[in-house]
Amino acid sequence: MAIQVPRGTYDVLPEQAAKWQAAEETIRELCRLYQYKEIRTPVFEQTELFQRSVGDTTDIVQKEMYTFTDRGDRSLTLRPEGTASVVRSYVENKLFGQPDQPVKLYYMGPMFRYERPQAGRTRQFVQFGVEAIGSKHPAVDAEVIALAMDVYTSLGLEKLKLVINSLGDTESRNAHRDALVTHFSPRIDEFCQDCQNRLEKNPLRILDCKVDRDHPLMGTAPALTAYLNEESAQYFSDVKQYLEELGIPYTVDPNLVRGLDYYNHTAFEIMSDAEGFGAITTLAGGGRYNGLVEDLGGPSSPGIGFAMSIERLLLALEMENVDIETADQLDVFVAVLDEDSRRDAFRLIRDFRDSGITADMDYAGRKLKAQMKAADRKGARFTIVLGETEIAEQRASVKDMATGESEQAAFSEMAGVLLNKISGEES
RNA sequence: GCGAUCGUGGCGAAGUGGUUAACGCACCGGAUUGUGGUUCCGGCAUUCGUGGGUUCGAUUCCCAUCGGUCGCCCCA
Repeated sequence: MAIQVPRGTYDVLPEQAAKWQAAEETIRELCRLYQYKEIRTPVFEQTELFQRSVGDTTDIVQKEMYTFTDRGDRSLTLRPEGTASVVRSYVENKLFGQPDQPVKLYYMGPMFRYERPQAGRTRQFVQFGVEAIGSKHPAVDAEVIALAMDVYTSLGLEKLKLVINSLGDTESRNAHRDALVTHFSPRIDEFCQDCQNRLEKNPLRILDCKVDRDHPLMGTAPALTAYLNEESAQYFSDVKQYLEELGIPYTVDPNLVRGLDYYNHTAFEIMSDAEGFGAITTLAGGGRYNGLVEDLGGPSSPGIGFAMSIERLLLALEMENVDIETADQLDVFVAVLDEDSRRDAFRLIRDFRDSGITADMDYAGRKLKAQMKAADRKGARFTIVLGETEIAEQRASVKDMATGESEQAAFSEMAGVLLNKISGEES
């Protein structure tokens, strides 16, 4: 049995890779416009980094990490997300000392989570993410959200839903949490097993339960918004105003909770509304993490960011039937009749390539007819056939595959002739 | 971690407890000694994910295992 890719991983084959490149280009260009600079951090980190930032009680840390011990007995983990690494680097490299704050960073690369693969979820996946660290201005929250939305809209997606919420500061958050526990505790045994676990881990999640949706305690549960202190409420309302300033439509979902411990204040998710999407519709998620930099040994620097999955982005494009530009046209194919002409052909295609013309030839030793077929299949605009006559005269005819017409040209002028034809076509 | 479902050539897809495993697409060759997309002809799975069991005999029945797909949990 041949060796296969590890479970939950996959190969991106050329046809698909072209789409990845197109998406990546759009993303990098938007980051340039927004002035976010790329940062590249290692794919694995000390396990402790994630335990301390993402949180010991989260699903990610409890059951999804690819953790291993290296030969020096160090516990390392393939990164399950990007924020922890970026913040670690911000602290380690003392980026907080840079004159320009907030420091605006973006990253794009593979992340790893040990989970059962399904539609839109794999064990290795690629995330593009952004972090703005060093400012607690609500406009930064809005900018980060705007950038995420821009990625989708500029690639042509329309069926999007932006959901936001405020988790409040630590004080508000804890007050609400306590209120929830007191509310549900007395009758928690009437709830599903998941909710019983949630009471300890993340009581807010109970509100989001589908099983116990109709339980009487649900309707009377304390709302997070009621527990936001004045400062937190003001901050949330400012963020919303900035979003409105940009004309970005959003829905407030008081039950939106993010799965990582470091979030506070603004939390948001962007989901796809496209039909036929699988059970997983979240394209991107993010939020503010004031306090994380401090937790990781830095000064008090507030931050906000998001992460989006490129896989899900591509999936959404597919669901909405959006074709992204992946043009890679073959300009000329050179067919050969014998081994002697192959030498001239070989030199000729080098000339072409030097002139910026995409060129290819037959390496399968096929008959002329089969080579013509191949040229057609590859979508070549022009085909040149080389045989005894052409070698002797050092000239050949250039056949236009669309019209079937051909025109003679000397080898030495061939590249120029082709360039003319190609630029003529494009105008 | 739990559940459902599937696994036949490069791809799609039929099939049956019993000597040659349909068909379509793709591919290769020929009809047409040097010019493509049509047509016709021919070629293309000692083999039905892997291992074991039942049986005189298994691709087809049973078990295990691996993998795909989808869902739950949770997320990107």
